[in-house]
Amino acid sequence: MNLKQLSEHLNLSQTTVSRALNGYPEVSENTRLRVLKAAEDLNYQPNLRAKGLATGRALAIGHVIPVSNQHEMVNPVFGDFIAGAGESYAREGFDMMLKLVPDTDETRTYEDIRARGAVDGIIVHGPKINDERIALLSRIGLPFVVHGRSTDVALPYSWIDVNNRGAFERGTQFLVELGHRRIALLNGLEHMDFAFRRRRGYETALRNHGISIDESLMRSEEMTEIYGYRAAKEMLSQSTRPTAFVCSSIITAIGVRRAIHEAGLVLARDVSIITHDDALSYLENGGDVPIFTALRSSVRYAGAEAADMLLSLISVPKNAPKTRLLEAELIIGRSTGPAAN
Amino acid sequence: MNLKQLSEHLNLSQTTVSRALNGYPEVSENTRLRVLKAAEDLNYQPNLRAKGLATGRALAIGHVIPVSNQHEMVNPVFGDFIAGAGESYAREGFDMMLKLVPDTDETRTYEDIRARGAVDGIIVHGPKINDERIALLSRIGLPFVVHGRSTDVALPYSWIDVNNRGAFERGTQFLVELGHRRIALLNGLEHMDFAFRRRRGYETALRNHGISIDESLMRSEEMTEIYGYRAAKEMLSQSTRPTAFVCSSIITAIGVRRAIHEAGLVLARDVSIITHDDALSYLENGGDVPIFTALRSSVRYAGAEAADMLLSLISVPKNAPKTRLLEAELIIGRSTGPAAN
DNA sequence: GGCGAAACTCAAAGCGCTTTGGAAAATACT
DNA sequence: AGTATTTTCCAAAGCGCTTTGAGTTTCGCC
Repeated sequence: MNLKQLSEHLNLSQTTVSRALNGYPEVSENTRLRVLKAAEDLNYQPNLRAKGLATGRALAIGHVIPVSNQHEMVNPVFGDFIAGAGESYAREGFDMMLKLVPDTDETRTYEDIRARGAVDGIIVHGPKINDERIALLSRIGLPFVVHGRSTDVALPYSWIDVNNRGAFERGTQFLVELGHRRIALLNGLEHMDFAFRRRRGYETALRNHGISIDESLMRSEEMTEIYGYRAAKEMLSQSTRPTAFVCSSIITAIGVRRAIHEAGLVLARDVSIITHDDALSYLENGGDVPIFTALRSSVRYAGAEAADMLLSLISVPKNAPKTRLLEAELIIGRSTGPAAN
Repeated sequence: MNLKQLSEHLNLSQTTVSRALNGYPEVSENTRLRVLKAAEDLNYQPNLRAKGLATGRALAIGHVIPVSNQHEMVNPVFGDFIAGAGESYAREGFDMMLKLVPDTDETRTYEDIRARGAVDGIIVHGPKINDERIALLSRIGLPFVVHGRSTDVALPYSWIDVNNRGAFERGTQFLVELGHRRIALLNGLEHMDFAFRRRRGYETALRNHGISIDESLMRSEEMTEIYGYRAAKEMLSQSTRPTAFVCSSIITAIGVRRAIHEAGLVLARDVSIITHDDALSYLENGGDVPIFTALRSSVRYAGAEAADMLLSLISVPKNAPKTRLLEAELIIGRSTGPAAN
């Protein structure tokens, strides 16, 4: 069933039917109703490709996920982010396009996306420090919103981010106030902007309290469970072991907890953990009292906000870039306690 | 830069340029090279919508994720599945389209997808027992591959699945052979086909060894960490507590481990865990000796295979449905030991 | 040199939609 | 009634590509 058939069926021109369907005022209410009813009955759906070709819009949003060649993995927060964004897209009739690109030929990819015209805008995931994609996208004029920010990028651009620096400063300070002095940082990959900021927050808090920064207590890796486990295991076996860990992901925190148990230590009593918590749906840090003391910020919410931001950017292209800084909530759970000694 | 401009630039007709670009034989090698070079230099990319309209193909695959209204969550295996599939798509020049649909109006959604013509085929995620989507998709003639199977569906259809029943039978038997008699099952939602099969496998193993099936040792829920924790906590507090747990997800298993610890028990010595392991990249069940004894099957591999299957189905439409049953590997980790008493 | 076949190239139609520029019909105004 | 407006509808062009059907060159061969 296409427009032509539908219009023949109704004894109307394609023009009129199209207008009736798309809510243009040049058609009487009677005919509009008649058309709508027929479309419903005959289960007519406009062909998206044809519509896109005619209007120059794709009615689709692209999500470009950088896949690091070394550790071929998709960030686990992605599912929740998408779930948030998906609702907004569905509401506005947009489709969601996914593109996993090896972080080697990113530049090329974005140009291709633009040229092929398959999307009206994109969400940029996993921004690095001084991420060149931002300048590229601005140049080629494809609307975009960054999930995160990019330190050292001077151009204005749209983003939504958590206050990573502030959160980690606050979390670290919380530990310091509990008496901890040897505080380890298990960060994500520090060429990623979020991890870089978190480190700065951590260092700031230490400095503010006159605690010297000890490189041997800092790690930066892909945030897996096993990373948390191995790093913690190693650190805990040192003569002067840390009394607390700051983790960049609840998954890493779980690994740390495993190492603590294995070392015969007790969480919160002997060793404390504070972690960033993206509020992932299947790793709810909940119950009456949260498992982990955490800096919580819903990535799902961020997804929804990013989507809305991008859609509004697309509908009014000349709008100035929008930005949105979310604050992480410090929630006290059962993984922290006063420093042991 | 579009075809017209490119052809004018080359002093050739659009026909010739198009043929040169798409590898048709009617164009001399010289002109083809000339065209290819120019396209490269001018960074020409054909407009996907126009191409799709002309060819009737969308060059895109849809992934339809059912989002249960109750627990608005995206299955965590999804990221890894996508990562596997994405590579195949990229290789063949296909895009990946994501659609999250509330499991209420699924039928409608698939018809719309078909009518709008935005994809050439779809991957069906999360099949339920007797899933009506399969009949629907067969009827409307949209190529599809199911990730999983659907018990009670009589029609032939293409799928790729793990031998869930066999895996859980084997895993449960493994525990029985270690002397366990009170074995709990923390399953996924049992209207989902995979969970239903796992339960059958579990029950078969018990029956084979003359162990009666105890409903109070069985749970069926969304596979979160907190579910594992709560269920295990409750069961472990019973007078005759289980000595082993069979889990449907490594995330749930982590919750069970937490409950075991909290109860002052020791994993493997007092209580054993065996779990299904999708080999999620950020929850690697690895190290020299795996943490959990597990039934492992890479969901990433399944994604890649599903994608290849679907692409071949699309390229040769009259092909009979393909099916592929993957066997899960039983890997022995540090979460199982002989029954305590 | 002339002929048929092979190699190469092109103009134009068509994919299904939107939208421009009018025309026809209905209504309002003098 | 006659004109000016408004309302309602339509034919046709155009979005950027593929593909049909046909035309023009070139080549091989007697």
